[in-house]
Amino acid sequence: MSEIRVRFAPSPTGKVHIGNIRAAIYNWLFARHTGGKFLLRVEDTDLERSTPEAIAVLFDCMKWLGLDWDEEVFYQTKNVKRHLEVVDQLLASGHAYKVEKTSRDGKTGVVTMFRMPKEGVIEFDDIVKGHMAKKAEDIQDFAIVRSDGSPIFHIANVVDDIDQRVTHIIRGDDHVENTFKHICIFRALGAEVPKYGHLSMIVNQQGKPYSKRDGAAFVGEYREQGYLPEALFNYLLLLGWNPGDDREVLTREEMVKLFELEKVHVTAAMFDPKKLAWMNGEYIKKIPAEEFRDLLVRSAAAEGSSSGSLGEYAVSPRSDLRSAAEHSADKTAASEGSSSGALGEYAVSLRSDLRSAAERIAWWDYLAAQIQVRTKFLKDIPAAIKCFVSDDFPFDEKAVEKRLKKPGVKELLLDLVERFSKVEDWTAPALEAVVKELSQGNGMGPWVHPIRVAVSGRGEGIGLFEMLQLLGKEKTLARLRKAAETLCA
RNA sequence: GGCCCCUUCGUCUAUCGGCUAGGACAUCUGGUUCUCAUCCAGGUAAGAGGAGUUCGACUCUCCUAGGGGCUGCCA
Repeated sequence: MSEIRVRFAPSPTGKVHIGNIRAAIYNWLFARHTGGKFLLRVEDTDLERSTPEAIAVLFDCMKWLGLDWDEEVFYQTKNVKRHLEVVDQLLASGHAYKVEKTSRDGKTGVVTMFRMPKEGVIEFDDIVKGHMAKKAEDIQDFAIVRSDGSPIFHIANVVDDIDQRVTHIIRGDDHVENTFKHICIFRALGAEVPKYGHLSMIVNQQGKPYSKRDGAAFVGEYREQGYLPEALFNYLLLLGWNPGDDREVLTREEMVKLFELEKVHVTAAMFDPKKLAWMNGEYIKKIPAEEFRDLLVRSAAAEGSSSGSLGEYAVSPRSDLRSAAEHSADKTAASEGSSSGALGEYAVSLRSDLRSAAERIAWWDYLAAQIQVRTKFLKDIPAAIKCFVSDDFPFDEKAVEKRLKKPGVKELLLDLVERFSKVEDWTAPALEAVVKELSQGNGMGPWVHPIRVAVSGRGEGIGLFEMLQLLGKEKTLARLRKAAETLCA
């Protein structure tokens, strides 16, 4: 029994489509589940588009999602000589012939055609779609070498699969028709025909293949928008497969253990950004507390620097995870490394009164705990923590209009400054007690909303009293005063 | 046009002839609450249509309709 070998064979274009990466995910899972090999073949024959940069983007996306491959990367361009040798073989055996043709754009030249059998039925058992059959007469001869002498996809693909000893070809649905042709090439060459599994497409609301016109269609975009690779991976996996019970959020180990190609669905699946967003929130909640805290610290540091910060930490600290197993190893390494230099010793720019490292870390932990449950996307973090790390935070105009530009608010804020300045024990419960007393059980809204906007610039965010505690007495009083004087009507 | 494939709530899906058709997302209602979230409780919502096989069909067969793919010197 020979080992299972599958491959992911994208042509690098500079962007990796989600449908394409889902094929990679299924291949990877199939290999890991069966203990086989997952190979990467770069079909870089389009010299115009297959630049080193485009290839780097491909590797990047795969690394980001933890799709590690076995053996060396196979570059299709390096195998052109072999492709042509095989074509000669086919020519000699009568399975191919040369003919003068005129292409669509009017160029005339001699191309090499593969000669299809003229009778019989070509059939195969697709692992996901079941038995497939097609009459040979329904398929026309097709070109395998261009008039400029370069091999065409069909022959290159088959020869590479033979050379890489691929046993299972798991690829997109759009290749089913090609499969009938490719099987004929394998046979003409006397090679063993691999097993096939064709994956349905990811479609938009109209049922058409999901494209960039329908939203974010490329892996890089999800990365930039602050999605966690685990969430994208998990969501894409669920789009056409499920473990057979009600579990949806799965660990990488569970996926590897439970994945079965036979259970992958035949029908096209509609991409639902809302469910992906939900899943991302689930994964964000699952980030270990210290890790999330360090994410905030890093984000704050990036905000401080002049460079565009988002891209920097959108590459989340977990981005270099390769497999679930390595993940935990990476995590400890990351937190050990990060607690020193990179995180600026957890400085809290607004709270110079926090002297010890322990105090500062506790401050960040408290903030992180409040932020974490409210975060759906990593990219929302900078705005959420801005008012805690800088005095230069933006004021939301609508919130200011609604909460501060009302008669009486100025007096209300100044009165609060009075009262808060008497508070010795600057903690959330103590502060809440002050406002509770003012409201006399009639709801704290009239006080809470103006305070929130005054100290944070926004109408939403973490609990108000927790917010004040984090800001500290000095900052809170200063901001309330400033808002009363400059922003109120 | 020809060939191939598909069809359960709005969406992703469970069901391998017994179904009061289950779950998740979304949505709605209520609770918690200082906002936004989280969390908790509950609701609305599905088997494309038609024949057949069967005691019984969402599950099997056929037809129709609808959808998708392919039909290149693209991959």
